[in-house]
Amino acid sequence: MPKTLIVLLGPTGVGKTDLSIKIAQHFNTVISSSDSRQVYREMSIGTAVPEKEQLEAIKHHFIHSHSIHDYFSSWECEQQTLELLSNLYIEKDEVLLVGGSMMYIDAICNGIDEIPTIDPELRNEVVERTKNEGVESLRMQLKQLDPVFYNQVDLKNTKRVIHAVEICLMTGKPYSELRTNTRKKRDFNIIKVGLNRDRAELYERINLRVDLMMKEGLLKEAQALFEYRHYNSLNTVGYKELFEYLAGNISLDEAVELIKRNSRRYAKRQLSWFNRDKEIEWFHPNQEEDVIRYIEDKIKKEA
RNA sequence: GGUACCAUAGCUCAGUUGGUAGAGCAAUGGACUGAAAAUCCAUGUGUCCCUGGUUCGAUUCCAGGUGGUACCA
Repeated sequence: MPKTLIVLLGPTGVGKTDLSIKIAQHFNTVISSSDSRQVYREMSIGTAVPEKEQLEAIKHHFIHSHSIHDYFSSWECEQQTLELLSNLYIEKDEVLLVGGSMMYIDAICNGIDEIPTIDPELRNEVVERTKNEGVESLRMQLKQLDPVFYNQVDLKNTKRVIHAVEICLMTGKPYSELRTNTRKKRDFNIIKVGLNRDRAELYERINLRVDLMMKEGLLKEAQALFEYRHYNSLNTVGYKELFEYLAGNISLDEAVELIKRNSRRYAKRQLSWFNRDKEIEWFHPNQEEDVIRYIEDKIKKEA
């Protein structure tokens, strides 16, 4: 029996969680999350983790499974999810992947190249040097270390330039040599279901959800994490804006408005990424039966 | 009811000594291979409230209307 990974994706706030429970129940299976922030157990309200009842109804993996103090990235996500899947497929024919983190989904479905994890000290050094000597100096270094990638990279995107330099220094090889851009073949079938709704409606939902998060105590949650605000995992919509408020830089009202705006922009970026993927079949979140029928047909065809 | 002021982008407003307009915010499109809820790039949005008048030409000046705000009754 061929194994199937059902991927349920879509922009933040579209309604993935509610539908995912129904799909998981229908296929009598479990959920593996591909959400880069819900993995952290220190964050709940601001990342819109599934409700307690939902977590009890269906077994979820990669929700609150890691700490903000751990290192977690697309690579870990790929490795750990694949390992989990190989275990789950002993018993199950279908597993449901749910989340909106574009690169995590991509890593699980297509894989990413093997590149060593950057030593934190090296990263710190490169970041500091960029601050002191300027981005141009870093660009020149990249040109020298890896002229091929220098010509490909968006030179204005400092983060990418830094990363490329780090990898060159770390491996002693040009970054471009490690970038094979090949799609890894998976031993399971993948069915991608995208959820979307009218833009105005999506934004309205996002705005309302932020107000709800504030009522549920997001500020308190952010307060507790304030001392770790420099962590990458806390460079997160819903938290970074409240850190600005807590630091006294903006008012609470401004922070809430910014959370709404940044969530909207995030949703837009997600759609921009997903729209490129022609394998995705799109549905409105209330088309529960259509989604299930589509998945079942697809499973039959590929069997 | 009277008087004054205002009416320009989704919002807040600027501006045109008369030649059909621009800022901020919001928004829109895109890129993306171990920091990705990150990071980066690009782009404007218009019956200038309506109807007349003056004028070669009115969003701009004039009159009337409509709506809003303030004050007086």
